[in-house]
Amino acid sequence: MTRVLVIDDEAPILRALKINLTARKYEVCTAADGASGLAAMARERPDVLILDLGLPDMDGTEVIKGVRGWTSTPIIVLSAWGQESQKVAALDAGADDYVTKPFGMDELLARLRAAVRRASPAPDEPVVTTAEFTVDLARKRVTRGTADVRLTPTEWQVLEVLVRNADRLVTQRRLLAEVWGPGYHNEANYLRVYMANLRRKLEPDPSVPRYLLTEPGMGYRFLPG
Amino acid sequence: MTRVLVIDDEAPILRALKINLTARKYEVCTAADGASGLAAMARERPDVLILDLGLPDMDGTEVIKGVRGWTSTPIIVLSAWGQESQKVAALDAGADDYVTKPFGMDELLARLRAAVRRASPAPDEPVVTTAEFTVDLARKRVTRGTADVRLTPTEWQVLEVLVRNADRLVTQRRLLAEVWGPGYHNEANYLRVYMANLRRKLEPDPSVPRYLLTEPGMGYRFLPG
DNA sequence: CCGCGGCGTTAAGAACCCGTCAAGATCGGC
DNA sequence: GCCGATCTTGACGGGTTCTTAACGCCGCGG
Repeated sequence: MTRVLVIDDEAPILRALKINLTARKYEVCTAADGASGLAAMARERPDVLILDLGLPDMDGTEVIKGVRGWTSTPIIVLSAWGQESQKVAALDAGADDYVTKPFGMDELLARLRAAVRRASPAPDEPVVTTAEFTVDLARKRVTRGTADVRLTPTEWQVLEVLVRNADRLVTQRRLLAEVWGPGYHNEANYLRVYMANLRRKLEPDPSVPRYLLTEPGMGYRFLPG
Repeated sequence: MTRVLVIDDEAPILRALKINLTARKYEVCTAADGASGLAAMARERPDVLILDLGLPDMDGTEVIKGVRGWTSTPIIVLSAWGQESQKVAALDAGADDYVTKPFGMDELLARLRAAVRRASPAPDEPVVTTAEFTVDLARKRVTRGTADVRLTPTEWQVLEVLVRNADRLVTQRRLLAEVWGPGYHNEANYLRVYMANLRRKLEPDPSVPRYLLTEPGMGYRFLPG
């Protein structure tokens, strides 16, 4: 089920969106200003963000930049009929689409579908194999030899980020942001624990990692083959 | 350079777009109807498609479906003020964005940038090679001959600044500011230590630098090739 | 000939990072 | 409401990295 976060300070619009989206089988959560919106973004991890630019506490482009600082989740901007320059600024700040009020609900839903469609499908190579184990991104399964390996949700998230960036170095900052959310930049502790768990479950010799490497001071790297 | 294909049957709009896009350093090609548009799409392989729905020979959604059959190139649809249902149909057929005429050129350009940005999530970072070693900025990796070279975080940061400014002189002031932060302008000591480390790890003869050169009194310079 | 400033080299202690373990705290299913 | 699984948090030892200072070399100008 697709999860949508709506940030808007006008109660009627908020309510209308919530009703319509829920009826269309979206999971909706809401926030009424920029600050709590950014917090909700980190907490809820929606698949799409619908953002009204006319917020009481922050400039809309600031919210966009705040979100774009750590995730590429699609952003659809709503705004009152108005300045062309605002559109340009929002889009260049990293928004994906821009809808002018008043808007038709059908149009918004169509743009929402388009945004989700663009964001989700990356069925390039859902299966990554090493000599020791196999990771199936689509099925969220890890196989080692003949048997399945049981991973906890957090273990899986960490592994997924590393595998999707195979061969590249992933900084601790980025790992923490993608798995736990921004604001956990200092909890490098978590990474040590979960890397240890993953190595125990996946490495032939956990004390001498061959696939899940540490780059001291920088981050971690998954090495296939 | 980004390549754009515009499919539109109204000569004035076609001309206006061509002039504006060319001025913005896009490479533009055009087609005046659906059939030749699809042909141009296959022949020219543009990075973005701008498609007017009011074509004489085909329904717009048919063109979209024709394109979507074999490529996920971003599609921005133009259309006369009109039916909401047309928007929905176009977006659901696979269009990425929808702009209603009359539109502001600035807005269209911003939406164009947004579409291109989304489509190319891999801003390829260069790989710099010398006869002795290879620096891969994206993977944060240095290879010498067949083996990887292990760099500490600070060593990597210094090398990265130099490589990103290959062939150019980088002042000590700037190196210190970018790696250690401003306020370290006087700690030229650090540079000597880390340049020595890098040379020991990368140069064939560390005492006679060939790639990491000192410009006495000024700074350092990385010389590829 | 000598002093001086910039540079390269080296070494040692301090600071930091990582892997490991284990004890709460929390969550979710029954 | 109970119980197991999972997540958070703190502490420790061993290793690495950073910082800092001292020393020697070289070219230059006095």
